[in-house]
Amino acid sequence: MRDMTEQTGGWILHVDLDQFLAAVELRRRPELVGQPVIVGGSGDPNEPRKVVTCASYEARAHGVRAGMPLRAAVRRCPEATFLPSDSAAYDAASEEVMGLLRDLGHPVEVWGWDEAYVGAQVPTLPDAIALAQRIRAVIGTQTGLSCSVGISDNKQRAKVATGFAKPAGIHVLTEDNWMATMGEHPVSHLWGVGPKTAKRLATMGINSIAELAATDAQVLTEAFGPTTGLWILLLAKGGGDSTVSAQPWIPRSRSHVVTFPEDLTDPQEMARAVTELARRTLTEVVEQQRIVTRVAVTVRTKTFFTRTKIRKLATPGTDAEIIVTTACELLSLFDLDRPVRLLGVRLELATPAAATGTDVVGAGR
DNA sequence: TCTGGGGTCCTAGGACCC
DNA sequence: TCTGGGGTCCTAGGACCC
Repeated sequence: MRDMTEQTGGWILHVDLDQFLAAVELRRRPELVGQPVIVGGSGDPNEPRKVVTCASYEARAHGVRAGMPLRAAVRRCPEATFLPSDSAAYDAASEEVMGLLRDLGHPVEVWGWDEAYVGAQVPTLPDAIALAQRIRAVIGTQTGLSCSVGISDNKQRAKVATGFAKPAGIHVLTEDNWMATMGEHPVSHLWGVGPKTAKRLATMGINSIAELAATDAQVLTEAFGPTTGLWILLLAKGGGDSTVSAQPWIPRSRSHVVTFPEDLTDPQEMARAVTELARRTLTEVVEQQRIVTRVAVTVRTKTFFTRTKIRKLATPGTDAEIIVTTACELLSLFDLDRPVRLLGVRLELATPAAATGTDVVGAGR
């Protein structure tokens, strides 16, 4: 009998919901379909220090992107409808979709609100494509949401394939067409190679994925360390992690940050903010029946200079007094004579006692 | 138009012990 | 007293992703 919770090898489908947050909003506001919609902040485009969380395709056509300040978005697209972010609605819609995916009987590894990997337990590529078509049809008819599906034999390549599938399509990337498709693309198009790594590679004369794939392993391990060096080489060759696990994800940490509408200058106000963040975060940790091992405090000043201090608790626990005091002590280790725009508290969590049964095996990173 | 919020993982280097 | 090296724990910082 096949194990429906886990898979190594076979076809992997990467399912990615199209313009997810905007799509959830459009579903309950059908009169806005076809118009630019921008989700973020409280829905007021003039709110300072708030950014776009998701822009509909019509808004993207005006150059609006996730992460862009709302005030910039309204300049680019003044006719857009601005909507507040409604995380409860997105949680519910995401659960709907993930539930439908699980009902198909293959292992589903959820990656955030709007993405999942499905370990397609089917023998041939045409079967995998048929499954992708079925997924698109089921999600579309049952939820009214559109998704795109990338197909490959590992997660990273399937994820890249989805980029070609979007919007509302299916795309297959395999060993056979990987280098022909991606060889001339910049290394930054690999999932896991960001701007910094791309820049360092450029100084080494490596710009394209084909060039990275042809680089000597030792050159990369000397520059990036043994793990990262070999990993980006594998990615360039089209390789990746081929494990799909349906085991629920166990978070390693829980955090909250606040960016203040106006910079804080009073250390007592900062301490009050850190106290509130610590209490709120701890409440959630306790709800999840987890134990705190380390407390971290982040400070970002007016100039965007950002630093974190972290301390291990003498004994892991959930005592509010200890955790708040630790957070405030960490805060006091910073020079607080510069205006502060952001404060954050992160609680790192103990690994729960190992559950019975098998754990993830396979070619994970 | 100054730059959100929530995460994960890797590496480097100091301290300390044997 | 000097020297070498290995191993572990801890914090800081960087990088990346959605």
